[in-house]
Amino acid sequence: MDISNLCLGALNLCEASGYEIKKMFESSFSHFQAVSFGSIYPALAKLSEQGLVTYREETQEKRPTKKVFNITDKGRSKFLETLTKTEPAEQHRSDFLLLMMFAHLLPAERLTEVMQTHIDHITTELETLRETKGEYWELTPGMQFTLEYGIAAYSAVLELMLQRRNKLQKEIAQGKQHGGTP
Amino acid sequence: MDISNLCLGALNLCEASGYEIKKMFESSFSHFQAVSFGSIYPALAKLSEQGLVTYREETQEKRPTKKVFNITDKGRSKFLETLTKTEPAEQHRSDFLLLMMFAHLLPAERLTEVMQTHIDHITTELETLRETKGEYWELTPGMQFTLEYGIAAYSAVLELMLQRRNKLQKEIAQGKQHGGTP
DNA sequence: ACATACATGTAAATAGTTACATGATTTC
DNA sequence: GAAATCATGTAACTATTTACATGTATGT
Repeated sequence: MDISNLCLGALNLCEASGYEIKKMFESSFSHFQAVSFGSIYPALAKLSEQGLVTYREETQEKRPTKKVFNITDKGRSKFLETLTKTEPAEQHRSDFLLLMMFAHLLPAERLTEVMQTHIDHITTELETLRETKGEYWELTPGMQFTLEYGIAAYSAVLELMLQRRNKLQKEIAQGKQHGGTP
Repeated sequence: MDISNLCLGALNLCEASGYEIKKMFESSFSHFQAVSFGSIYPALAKLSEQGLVTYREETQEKRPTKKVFNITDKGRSKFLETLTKTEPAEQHRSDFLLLMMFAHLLPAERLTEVMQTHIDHITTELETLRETKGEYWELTPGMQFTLEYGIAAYSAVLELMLQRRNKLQKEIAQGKQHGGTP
């Protein structure tokens, strides 16, 4: 699924501007989907050309004018088709785990710092997920599920990290004393 | 961290061919890092040009000739520098969770299928992670940690899915009966 | 007979990121 | 006075994926 279809999905829930779509994913669904202006605005422009969305310009007091997008029937049926065709693929790339792979090459303070940064990151993400409530868009049961999914995963790895942190550092210190495998 | 540095890291553990580097990540570390031939071979060629790795051609009986790469001192120091500079960033994109967000739009059988596919996928990944042992390359404490990290995360979400599966389907069925929020 | 493992490589296409440009308003 | 929020957009760049090309050996 690309950013175009993500926009269609968001607009299927309720009308919104590009800025609002980005905010929605950034605040509550960033644990499984990144969004940036550089991808969202061109996507909406293309969708508009293809007649899958329409928009009106809404002038606001003391705020810049915004384009409020609405999904069309054509857009809706295209999105439903995408939902039946998309395979539930996963892709995860973690520089944190890549660094951890080579933990034995890191200076002790650097390893501590890397782990602490990640712990802080997960803690923040967990708070965000726990606090998420529906706003102008309604929280569907499926969205609720994705939040719980994120909470389950993050809680588990946070617990692991707090448990294993010291053990790992000791293992590495010992490995360095003995000088590794000959 | 890009594929070039990933290759340097792998070669810092032990000499290997491009094919072997790919196999290593594919089999045991695919839960946080994807690798493909199309990225690995050009990366190794560039590293060789830059003098960060060397290689010898090893002719084999009944197997194609392979290029066995070794990291140079220059490569090693470049990799260590990368390790101190790389930020522990995370990025996850899940078409599974994206589909789940719109679970209420999916036909019941399709939802069941999507969830089952994902459960199967996680189950397979868990088996792989649990079975991973060091081969020609040694399992560092850090690698062991990344395996446990994956096991913790996958176990938690698998449990959640088995628990929540029926509940979610009921919630959606009810939502459809009532006709959503007015 | 067909697929998979072994082994290397290229080239086009894609998709997305990053940085830039602009500008009012509000909060610290 | 600086930074963040609101709001839209472009363009260059980068990294990677996908598909193709080639060929032997082994397993089902």
